[in-house]
Amino acid sequence: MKKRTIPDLSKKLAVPLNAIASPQRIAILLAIGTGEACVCHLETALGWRQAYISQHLMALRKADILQDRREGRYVYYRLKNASYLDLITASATLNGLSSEAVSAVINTQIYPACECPHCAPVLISIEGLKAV
Amino acid sequence: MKKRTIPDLSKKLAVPLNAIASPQRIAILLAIGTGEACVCHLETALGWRQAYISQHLMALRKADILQDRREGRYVYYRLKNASYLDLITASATLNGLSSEAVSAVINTQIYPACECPHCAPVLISIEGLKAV
DNA sequence: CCGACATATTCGGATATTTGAATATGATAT
DNA sequence: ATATCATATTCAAATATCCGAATATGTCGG
Repeated sequence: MKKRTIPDLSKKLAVPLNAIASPQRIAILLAIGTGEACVCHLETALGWRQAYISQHLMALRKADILQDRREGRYVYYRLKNASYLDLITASATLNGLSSEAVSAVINTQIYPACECPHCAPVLISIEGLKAV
Repeated sequence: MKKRTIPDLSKKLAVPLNAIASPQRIAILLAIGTGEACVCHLETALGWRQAYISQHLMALRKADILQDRREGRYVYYRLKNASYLDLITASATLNGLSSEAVSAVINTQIYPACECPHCAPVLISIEGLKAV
């Protein structure tokens, strides 16, 4: 095994932690959860401006935490490794919060106000039925 | 259970992560490990100036991650919760490093060059024997 | 090609963090 | 009381991060 000094190793270890350790980026990771989310879904879920969200998504992409997949006009984001959510849950526990408090928000939810392809398909098919 | 928005919860979750997410503070936590370390030990272990280490120790104390215990002239630091090390190990795994790479440095070691009460007592007793 | 929509990027000022230098505090021995 | 050693704190300059505004890119329908 390669010999490493503590400061040397720590520099590497800090990279993913640093990318995650911001309220905004944790919020994004939770909103994506174990599923997938497009930017417009995150806009609804978090209530932030699009450009602002994109900036943080860019940071998470650069840190190799998120992967993106384009589908038509939409870009869907997904965690490269679901264990990032465990890291966040562990942080919750260390903060005196229950892991349930995290899992309660962790999954991608459907927002009535959101018209993204994940939230809105039901409404669209009702429109389709009316047309028949 | 209290209802929480994701941004709201995330703000809390970021606090401990933020306190840890720096190469210097990770290094300190690893050097302390599951045991105890005085500042002079950390000076040897990490090769940094005393005042610099103290500054980071102060940050970790304020974040409620470390506790200190004075014994004469020495102040010994200890993790309030060993799970912080698990968090660091988890980050290593997510970074493609083996958890062994972390555990290899995680325990408080004895440094021949260190004269702190934890590293030097053996040398002192040899000196004592010579005197007899 | 054009317009509309989803998303990305760039830029810059405000704000926060980092880190070296100087200095302060607290404990022990003489 | 003073010197010395271990540690803590303060300050300020350099540097990095945050975040709003403006703008660019990429995709689709017409």
